[in-house]
Amino acid sequence: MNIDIRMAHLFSALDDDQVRQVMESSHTGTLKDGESLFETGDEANRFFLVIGGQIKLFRVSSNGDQKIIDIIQPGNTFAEALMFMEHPIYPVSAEALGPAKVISFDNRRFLQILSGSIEVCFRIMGTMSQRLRGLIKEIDDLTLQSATTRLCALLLHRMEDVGQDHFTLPAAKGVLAARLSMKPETFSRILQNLSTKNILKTKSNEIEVLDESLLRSLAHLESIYGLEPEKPCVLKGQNISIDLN
Amino acid sequence: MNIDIRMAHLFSALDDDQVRQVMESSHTGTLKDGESLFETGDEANRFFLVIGGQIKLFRVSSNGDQKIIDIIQPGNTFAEALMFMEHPIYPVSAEALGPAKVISFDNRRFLQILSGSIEVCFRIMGTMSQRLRGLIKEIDDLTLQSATTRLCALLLHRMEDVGQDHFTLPAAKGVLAARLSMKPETFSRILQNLSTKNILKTKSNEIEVLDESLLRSLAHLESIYGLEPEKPCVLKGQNISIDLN
DNA sequence: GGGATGCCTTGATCTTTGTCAAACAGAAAA
DNA sequence: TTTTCTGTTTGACAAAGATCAAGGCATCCC
Repeated sequence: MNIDIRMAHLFSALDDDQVRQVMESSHTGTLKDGESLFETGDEANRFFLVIGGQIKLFRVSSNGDQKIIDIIQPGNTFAEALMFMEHPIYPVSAEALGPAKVISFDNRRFLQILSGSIEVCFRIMGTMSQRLRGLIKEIDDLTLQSATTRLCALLLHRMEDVGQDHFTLPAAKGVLAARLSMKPETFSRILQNLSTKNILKTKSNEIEVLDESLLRSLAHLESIYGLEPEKPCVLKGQNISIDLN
Repeated sequence: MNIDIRMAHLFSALDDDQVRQVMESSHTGTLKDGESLFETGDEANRFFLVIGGQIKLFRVSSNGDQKIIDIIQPGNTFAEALMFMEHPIYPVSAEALGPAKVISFDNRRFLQILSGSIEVCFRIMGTMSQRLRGLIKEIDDLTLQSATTRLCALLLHRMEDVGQDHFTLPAAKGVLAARLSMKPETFSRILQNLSTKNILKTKSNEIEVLDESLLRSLAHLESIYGLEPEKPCVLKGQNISIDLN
């Protein structure tokens, strides 16, 4: 297997020699569906690059609920930010969502390389900066937006990624529900509700968006990014009463 | 006014000459209560160090609610992570909570210094890493914990900071409520509830904790950090039924 | 002192989401 | 084909918080 880790943003500034050094400390692993990579509270001496499948990062509450913090896609690294802490401890658990393949790297080794390359440092800082922004957005969603809003926003993003109004959900419904911090039942009901309102059609994991602009207004994406003047939102929650006049 | 910015973790690795350079691009400002520093969506060319008072970072939802993301205390920097983005835009709004004093710094100038000092880079990465961890913890709290749990956790932290079971709330109740993502009414009711249960006494903004261990179990701090085996939590929500046998 | 003003509290009620339990569907195994 | 399994849907219900409206209690200012 010959993978160029420079496909990952984090490593993209490394020269051949540095790549060799990093790879020396690396370890490639294959994970079965549901197999655990590490758990919340484990000592964090390594960070990871996903090269196949998906890895889910999550936390578990005292009553057993799990909240998915992120789903890492191939080509992306995770847990690299911990490298800079004195006593690095994973703040989340990680396990494979379906079969997956990851490479892990030794923190100490990578720090050595880092200390020799400002460019790589900047690269990392950029990555971390983006992650920070993403988390703030997430907090925003969780506190300021309703379940319906969050689901609509996810559908719109998916739609834009695919570039079509007809697409497949990027994961099982239950998984998406956990990602959006809601119960599968709620997820299901919202979809059904949107269906009833003729905003979309659903057939198992296939979604067809019928009314994009309505969907968009339910997701009020404008205000999330603060690009539009805040406007009072008439449509709210699940009890959408839409007037098509 | 002669402030050594090295009190801030971010700057602590700078030598005299670097401090001088940074200060050249700096600008000190005084803010009145409620005065705005920047708003969500503004172009982010500068970052800040609080040297007096408090700065609140928040986002506003489409229906006017505001969620406080963080309250920055003197000696701390904020918005420095944006420096590494191509098109830096503040993801939150910032305004003074009471009269406050801040120093702002030019991103570009600081990046220049950064590019000459690996040590400062590492310092920044450490700061960002901690912030990431804090945000993950926050998401955890918001999705996996109840309002009561969050409030109890805040009280305990405050108590540990002060080192006494008798202390003053670190801000107005309404502000704390927004910080914890709940309505002032809910905040009030929870406090009253804890009072009724003889867990604490409250007199305006003074809190006296009567039963720390009970408070701690309501906050279930153990499970948040994953240090303890997960145990089913019997006490939940606001309707606390405690058996003192 | 006496308003006014700005929090904070309290009560009644409503909404959103979660819970529990059962039915259902589709895919894989037998 | 039937069985089994897992994930999804549906319905009735409960609970945590939000909302609305009113009252209380400070402080500031004239």
